[in-house]
Amino acid sequence: MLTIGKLGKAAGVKVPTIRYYEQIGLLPEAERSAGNQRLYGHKAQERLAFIRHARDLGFTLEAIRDLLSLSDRPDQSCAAADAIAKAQLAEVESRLARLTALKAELERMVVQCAGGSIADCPVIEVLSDHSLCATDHRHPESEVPS
Amino acid sequence: MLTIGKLGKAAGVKVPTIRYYEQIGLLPEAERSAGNQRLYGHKAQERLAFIRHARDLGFTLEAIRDLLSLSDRPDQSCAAADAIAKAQLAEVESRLARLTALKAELERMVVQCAGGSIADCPVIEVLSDHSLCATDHRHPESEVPS
DNA sequence: CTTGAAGCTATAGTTGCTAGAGACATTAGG
DNA sequence: CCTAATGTCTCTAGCAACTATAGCTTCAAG
Ligand SMILES: [Zn+2]
Ligand SMILES: [Zn+2]
Ligand SMILES: [Zn+2]
Ligand SMILES: [Zn+2]
Repeated sequence: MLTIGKLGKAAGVKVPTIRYYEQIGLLPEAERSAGNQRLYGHKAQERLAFIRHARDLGFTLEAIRDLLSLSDRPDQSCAAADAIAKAQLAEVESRLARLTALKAELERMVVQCAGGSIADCPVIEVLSDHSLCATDHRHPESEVPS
Repeated sequence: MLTIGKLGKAAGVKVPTIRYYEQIGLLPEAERSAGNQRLYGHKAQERLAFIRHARDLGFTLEAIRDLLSLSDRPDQSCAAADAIAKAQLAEVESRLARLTALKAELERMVVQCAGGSIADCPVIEVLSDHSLCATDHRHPESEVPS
């Protein structure tokens, strides 16, 4: 049995984050020692590692909640899990597209600046006027159907 | 003089957002009509367009605050503004790198799944065990959706 | 036995908005 | 001119996903 600190170190998750996950029901309530401290076994360790890895891959806590409850029913079809992963891939691809456009505009800005005064700085100029941009980088309203 | 609604439409910013910007001091307190409604002139319109564009390029409100106060002193050197833009470019590049790795892992996951049961699903398997990943996509920093 | 690290609960703060309630102002139609 | 429909006002609370603080208690090492 691990204390919360050891568990956190083992999984690469900060202690308050573990307590937060318990609070929102992503982790079950931990067993307690005689002195009321949380104790974790192997199962909790695996569950936390799963959460951590999914967070690292950009899944939201809501998606992780669904993935966890799916993984608790191993004999069912994995279609729902795959759909969540595909939605996450689509989300990542759309962010990637947007960031690529942003990078291009920011590069244009900083390259054009010759280091003069603010009045002539292309950085300030471009920020004041989107029509000076080469691409349409504006924030799209993203929606994810369920 | 524009009312807050017209200004919002003109700049592509929602009304509560404009009030929020005023509240945090990013926009100056607006003039008021006889009936206590906010009224905006050309200068406010430009300032809001600047903010909107910088937000679209991913700058934080803190960075925008600095950029705005720099642009109010046109005869000074633009070095500070350029530094902010360069930092933003670096931030975007680092997010881009991370998202590229994420995309690769997510693609591997969804491609490998043949559509069986959860017990054999590569999606769940990979999420349970980072050593099945091809890249080291982990990064304790900066998972901020833009 | 004492000290310092680690744990506990509870609350509030972060970023950049967005949503609601309930009241007042303005505008268009009849 | 009256009314109904918007628009605007202030204020408060909520969203994700934590992080930080305060003021305790418990545990492990020396
Ligand atoms: Zn410059
Ligand atoms: Zn632009
Ligand atoms: Zn599958
Ligand atoms: Zn991995």
